[in-house]
Amino acid sequence: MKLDPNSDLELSAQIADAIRDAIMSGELIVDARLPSESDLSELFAVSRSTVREALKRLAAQSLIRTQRGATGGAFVNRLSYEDAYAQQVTTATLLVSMNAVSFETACEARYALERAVAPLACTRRTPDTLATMRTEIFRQGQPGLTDEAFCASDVAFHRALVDGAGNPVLSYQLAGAVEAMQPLMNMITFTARKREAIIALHSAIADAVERHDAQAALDALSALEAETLKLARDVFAARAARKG
Amino acid sequence: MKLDPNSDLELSAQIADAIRDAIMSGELIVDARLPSESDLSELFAVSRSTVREALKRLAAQSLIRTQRGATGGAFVNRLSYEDAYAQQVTTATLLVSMNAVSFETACEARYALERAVAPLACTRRTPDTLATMRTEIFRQGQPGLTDEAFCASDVAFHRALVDGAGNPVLSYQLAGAVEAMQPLMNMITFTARKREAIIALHSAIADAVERHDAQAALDALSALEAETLKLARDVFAARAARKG
DNA sequence: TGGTTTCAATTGTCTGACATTAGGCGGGCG
DNA sequence: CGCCCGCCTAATGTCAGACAATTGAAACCA
Repeated sequence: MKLDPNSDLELSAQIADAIRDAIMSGELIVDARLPSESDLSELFAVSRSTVREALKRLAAQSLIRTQRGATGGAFVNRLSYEDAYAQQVTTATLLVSMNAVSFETACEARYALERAVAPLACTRRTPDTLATMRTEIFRQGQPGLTDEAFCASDVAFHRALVDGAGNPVLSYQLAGAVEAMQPLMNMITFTARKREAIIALHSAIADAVERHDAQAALDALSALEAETLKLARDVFAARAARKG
Repeated sequence: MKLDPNSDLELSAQIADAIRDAIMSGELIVDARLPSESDLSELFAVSRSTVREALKRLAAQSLIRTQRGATGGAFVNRLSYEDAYAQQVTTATLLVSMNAVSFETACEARYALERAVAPLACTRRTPDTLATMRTEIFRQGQPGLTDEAFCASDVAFHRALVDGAGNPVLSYQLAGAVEAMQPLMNMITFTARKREAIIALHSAIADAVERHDAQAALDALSALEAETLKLARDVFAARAARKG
């Protein structure tokens, strides 16, 4: 692991890259202990501060964890689904909010992905999956629920559907798509009538999943996508009218 | 923005979280300049090193960029698709390699997601999409191609399909699924006969996309998934036999 | 006016110190 | 003998101060 003196990257970035490469290539395996900060600073011929900045970069990506004390140090972290999930949500949310992604584009992506997992969920759903879906549907029907709580329950419902597919890689991938939509959805006001329509479609999805009916699930999802789009367009149109 | 003195998190992590929250809540908008490191160290009542470690954490997630010089500083970065794409690939690759995700699981996820975008690609594909697909198919048929180059071309082919859907959010989401498979695919030896079968299916996909035939594209993708799975199983079985 | 120099602000890096933590070791004591 | 307590040590966490490098802007001069 050597540094390129011609690179215009900061030293801490170069060191982080070098260690990241070592991890991704398998040279450093999970739970392996990195040399101490002092050793690394000698190894790369830089100061300890620079090494520390490099390690913080890696820690921010959950690639390493650090532990204090005599037997402590920096260890290669096993990237958990939870960690990946959290990063995915952060990244997707910012990507959508900072790049003026249209509601249509985000919505299309989300439902396309959900339709991808629906058939699997219909095959593999557990009683637990169904119970969660039913619970969230019930919650969505409670009177006095705020729009934000309604959206949160909506996300929970869809997460249950995704997790029902029983494929952790898919769950991780879909996390971003589903959760990144939440800020956009939160801009919408859900009247009682609109909620009813959504709840009916949620029920249709739950029913389809329960009886292993993939086609019905796909149809209900497509209907929900159309409903969501219509809803958003109405809200945005009304807002534009009020402004103009 | 205040720190919680009761938290057991490191100060640099707390500061990074505080700034990240400010960015995600919209309090700090794109291209906004953060206070200088000295100002931040006063603001949070910590040393400059600690502030720097916090900023490096954010830089590692592409949330900020820094610039030296008189008018320099740390600026909120617009998260580009490229940045998000790169992070996504890193995370997905590590997730798969570190968690002993089976070939079956990864394969299932990848093809489920690809089937989600295929109908959109059939609708929106451009001449460019088709040209890239055909080019990669041609490349895959070249004699003397190494297994690695064959895999790389395979990835390029599938990326073209995904990008053909014309939805950048979907492209970003699928990046991880497609690219994370590459290390797994690289473990496979592709004989001439196996390559022929794959190339034929790629051609079937390209043809279907060209004539806007979503169903044919879905069928070809499913066939490709089955072929890939069979291929992997044969290789792993052969390896197990050689060992045992 | 236009080019050049100087300046000042800011990040990047280094050094050395001390604080904090936590496991290991050994000794004292029941 | 076994358990508990305190010391030691190695490591990370934090701090303070210094200097180097960079870069835009202001001041200056021809």
